[in-house]
Amino acid sequence: MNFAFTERSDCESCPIRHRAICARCDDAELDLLERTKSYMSYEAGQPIIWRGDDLVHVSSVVSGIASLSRTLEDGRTQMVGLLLPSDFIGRPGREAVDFDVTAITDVTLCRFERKPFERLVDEMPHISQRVMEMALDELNAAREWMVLLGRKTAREKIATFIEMIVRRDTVPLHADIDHVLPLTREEIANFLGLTLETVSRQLSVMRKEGIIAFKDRRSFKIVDLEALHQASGDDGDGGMIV
Amino acid sequence: MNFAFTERSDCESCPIRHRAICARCDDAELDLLERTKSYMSYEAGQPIIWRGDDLVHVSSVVSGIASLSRTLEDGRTQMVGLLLPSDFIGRPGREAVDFDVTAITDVTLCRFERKPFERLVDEMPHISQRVMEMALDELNAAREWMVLLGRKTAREKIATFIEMIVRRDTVPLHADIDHVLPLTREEIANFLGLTLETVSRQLSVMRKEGIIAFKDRRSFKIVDLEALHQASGDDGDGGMIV
DNA sequence: CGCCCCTTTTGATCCACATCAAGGCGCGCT
DNA sequence: AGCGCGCCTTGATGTGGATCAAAAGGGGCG
Repeated sequence: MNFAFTERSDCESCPIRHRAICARCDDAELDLLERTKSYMSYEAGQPIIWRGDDLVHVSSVVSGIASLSRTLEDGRTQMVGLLLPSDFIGRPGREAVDFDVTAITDVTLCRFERKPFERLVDEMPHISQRVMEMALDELNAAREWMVLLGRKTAREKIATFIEMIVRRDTVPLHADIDHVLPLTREEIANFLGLTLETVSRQLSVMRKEGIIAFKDRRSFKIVDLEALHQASGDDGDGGMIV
Repeated sequence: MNFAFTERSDCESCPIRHRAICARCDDAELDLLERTKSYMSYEAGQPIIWRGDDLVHVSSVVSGIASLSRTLEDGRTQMVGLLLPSDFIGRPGREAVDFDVTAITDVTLCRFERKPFERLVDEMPHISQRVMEMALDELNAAREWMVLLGRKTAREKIATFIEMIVRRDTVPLHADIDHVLPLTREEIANFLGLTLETVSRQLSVMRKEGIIAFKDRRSFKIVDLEALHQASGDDGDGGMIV
């Protein structure tokens, strides 16, 4: 947000320079990308691409948050991913998008036309390596989320979600920071496979139990990190039951 | 299955030659792979790798079916993927596995030691291209499954699952073929985020409704393909509501 | 053939979460 | 200040699927 998006912004000073698909690129490669990129912004709530749309551009999220979701005929919606700065939208070698992409906050994308981009990818292993790495990470995250959707209780889902948020913006390890829910209750519900009422109720329960404390509807602190983790159902990592 | 797994089987005659990670390799590249590969077999029910295990080998499923799953401390299990012939196990650039891999039927793998394999991948774009493509396909499938787990009813889940099975072994378009459920009721339940009782009940319902007909517990025919698709909840593809 | 074991079906009951419904709070706009 | 509108909370009720329980196929094996 505190990054000036002039049409010809320098990749060097880009906030996602070291995490996005260009992370491994050297200066020469960056030049090539810089020549074909363009920025595009969307206001909160705006659709970015609809399922089935022609995939004219592929892009990286530079700032803001977008969602990847699917809506069934009768309106039931499931979010299948959150797109944060450095995340990639679109896939090389595919003509259309399979999910809806929507701006949740104001969003700025760094875009490339797909066709020329595909050629670049073929020529620049530094990009394809990074795209593959990111795809594999996403795949892992998606599978982790499948466990949540298929087997966790409402309470566990909420706890896991909050832990995710907290882990995201915890740079200095578990300091007593204020965190912000980037989503409305309804969006959280669509992310967790719940209703907004259940989300609200479970948040209230955890507040009353003294696990979290809200400053307002969106921002909160962790009061009892241990209890939060306990509630998430994630443990038994390595098993260690002998 | 009708493929002789001598230690030095010829890649040329391999049943997954044109779909696995080696799909795009030329003869020279195939030679290189052939030199380092080895076969490994597992009996139905045997674990192949446990979550957290050192990822010594990466492999492709040559024959049989394996599952990728996660079990929570209290025993709740969610399958996050089915591994069919040509599917890949393990990921380059990661030390450990994040899910349990289990042989569902007898399984034969074509294995490579991870370290040397990673070097190969770096040198052979034909492999990394294919690995990326397969990872992106998996990612799409995983997200599709997230919609099922998060938002579909038991009936829709079952219908979607059966459609998947049918689509798998339908080469001649919707002929009146016998299909086989490759999983027990419990495994289906773990795949769909249900209990085995619910799976059994929903299958009974669809049988009574004349949508499917069972020859025995595992093999069945589709009686009413249209109704099956109707029940899956998958539609509104392009939307077209104007 | 008969027994045991495992998978599956079916029935009865329960409960977590959905659904339906009614306010409450904060914010922008006039 | 007062109003309207989104978002959120909380309460009352309903229900789909889980859980508990029992019995019905098979299939392998002595």
